[in-house]
Amino acid sequence: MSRIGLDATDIRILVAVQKCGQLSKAKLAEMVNLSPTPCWARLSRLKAAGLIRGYHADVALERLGNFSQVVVTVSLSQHRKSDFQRFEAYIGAMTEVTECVATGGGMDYVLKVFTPSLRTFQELMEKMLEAELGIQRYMTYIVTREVKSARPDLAALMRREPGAA
Amino acid sequence: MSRIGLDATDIRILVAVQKCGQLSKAKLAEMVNLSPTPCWARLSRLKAAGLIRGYHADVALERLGNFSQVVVTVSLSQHRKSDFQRFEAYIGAMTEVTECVATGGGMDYVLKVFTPSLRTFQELMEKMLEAELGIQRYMTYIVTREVKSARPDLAALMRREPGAA
DNA sequence: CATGAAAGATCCCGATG
DNA sequence: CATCGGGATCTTTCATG
Repeated sequence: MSRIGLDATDIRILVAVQKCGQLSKAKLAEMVNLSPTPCWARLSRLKAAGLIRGYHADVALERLGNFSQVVVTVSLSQHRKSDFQRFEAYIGAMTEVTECVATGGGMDYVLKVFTPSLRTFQELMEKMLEAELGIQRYMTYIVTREVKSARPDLAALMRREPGAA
Repeated sequence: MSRIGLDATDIRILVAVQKCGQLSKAKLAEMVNLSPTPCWARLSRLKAAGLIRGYHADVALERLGNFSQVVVTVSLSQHRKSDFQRFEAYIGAMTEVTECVATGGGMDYVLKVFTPSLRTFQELMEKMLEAELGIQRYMTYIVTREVKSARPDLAALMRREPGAA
């Protein structure tokens, strides 16, 4: 949690583990041009600082079945704090919603829903509407193809962001 | 690439590594109620079958700086195969675009863009329009808050998907 | 699939220059 | 920060039941 200044080496470490989460500490050190010991110390600091939330395998879902993805935009009819909280609590509990962002001051939401089938998706939306979440309007965009899925380019982002936390 | 039948144990392994990518093989075996040896063999099969694309650290970007996320929807003015290909090639080369899906038969795209600032985002969009990609219309949704970010619930998805690949 | 075992690599953490 | 250890742990691959 402590505020620490990140130098170029720290960034390189983050880039490396983001790309290859199972690298051995020795190879990671080699990759960032550092000897193992200080590299390990830095990695520990980064983890302790909460900059590394965890490690996850990237599972090829498309090989597990023909699942349905839908992008849904939602606007609420009222914009009291309690309206947002109620909606977000509901969304937070839906395991099928994998992403949700608030846009334009919280007036609208964009979410991505992952279900076994479109039928399941429809049932989910019906339940959602019955839950009286104050949804004014929603639009669904059925995903027909995944064109791209990548991680943010950390190195590029930091290149023009000198005042890091 | 080979087609293999996945049983409940395989799914448990995938769920486990998806959640904890750095688990030691011993602890993974314990977690899925298997002894280390067959667990290791299964994991190898899953990897060889292309079901595990890789492992990645989840870096807390919001602690690295105040970056800007924007959701962009795009529709193309024409729908020839070459139009899609040109657009997708351009998107594929943009490191700032972290996600892109085609919706409704490829007529529209929804993408997520990650930039150091909104100014950078605007410059990016200008360049994109100058590139003559046949964009008819686009809408931007500036992300003001990340409400949720989760991985698909593999176990739930497979529960009602008996005919797996 | 469980167990046991063994060579090799890795991890974590010291101490030193 | 680099290097050198060293004991504990983990990995990977053998057997065998």
